[in-house]
Amino acid sequence: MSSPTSDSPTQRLIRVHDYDLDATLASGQAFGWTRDKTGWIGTLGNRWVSLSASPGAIAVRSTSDSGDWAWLHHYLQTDVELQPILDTFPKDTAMSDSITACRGLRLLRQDPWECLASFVLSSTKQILQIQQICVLLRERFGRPVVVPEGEACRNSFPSAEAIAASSEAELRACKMGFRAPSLLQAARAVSEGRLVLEALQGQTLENARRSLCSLRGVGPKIANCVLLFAYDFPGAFPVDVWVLRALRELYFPRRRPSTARLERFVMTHFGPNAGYAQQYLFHFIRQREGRVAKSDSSSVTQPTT
DNA sequence: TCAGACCCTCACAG
DNA sequence: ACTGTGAGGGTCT
Repeated sequence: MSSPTSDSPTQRLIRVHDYDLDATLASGQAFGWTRDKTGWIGTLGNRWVSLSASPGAIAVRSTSDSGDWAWLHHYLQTDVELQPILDTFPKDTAMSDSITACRGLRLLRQDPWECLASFVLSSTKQILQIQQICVLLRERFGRPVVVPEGEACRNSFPSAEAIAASSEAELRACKMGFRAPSLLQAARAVSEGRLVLEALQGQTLENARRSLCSLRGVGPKIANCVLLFAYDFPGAFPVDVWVLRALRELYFPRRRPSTARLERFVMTHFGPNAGYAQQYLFHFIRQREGRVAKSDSSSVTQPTT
């Protein structure tokens, strides 16, 4: 299969402040980026994009030909000032340790459908496995994007329509197991207009979450991930096993709080940007447990002694 | 509230 | 190297 190519990608330098691109793209909120020697390669919509961090800036290469880069600023949220958000975090040792460890960690603003589909696939899966499933989905149901000469061909993330037109067996062949019927139903709901993803932003957090949770395979955790990573719902607070571990260890070391108690605690303790705080906690505890993928130089195979 | 089931893959013992 | 075992960013019943 041949893919369209363009010989001269456009380039751009985005000035940023307090922005750790590597931590952000590796923090498990988006699953479509792959590392190469200099940075990250992925697609946004039907555009091929390469990003790499440099001091005070993000270097971009893309096949987008218009001079308008608003789509990329929006995705990366580069116009968001980080410090005012950090200032709203609770002043406790857990959060200040997290801030120290994760300085520059950001929330992206992803495409709602891609985000929903990815997180439907995430249940009891490791990040690496979710990435692998997404690669297969792109290969089999996505469409080739224009790629600079010399770069490997790459597909866009498949639309809800493309997934809806597939069969459960085809989806299972992408190694997603029991998540296949859930993804298929979500794709049908979206493509048939029973779930209007664009309408969620106008709703309250509770109603938007209820809409998402009506989908099979989408519970509170996944719904909160979608609302936090693809929309402007800064109060959405996904609690997964890692965050649960962090909360218990850092805030309730002696007792074992019930789910309801914990829920009340996160709603009141973390403030208006609770979701942002959650991402810092998540990244902090994973980093401490050594679960964050290091950049290629340090992840080369260690010699066995 | 509470396990157990659900698919499948990788890491990690032996 | 090769095979067996367990658990992995949940959700549903």
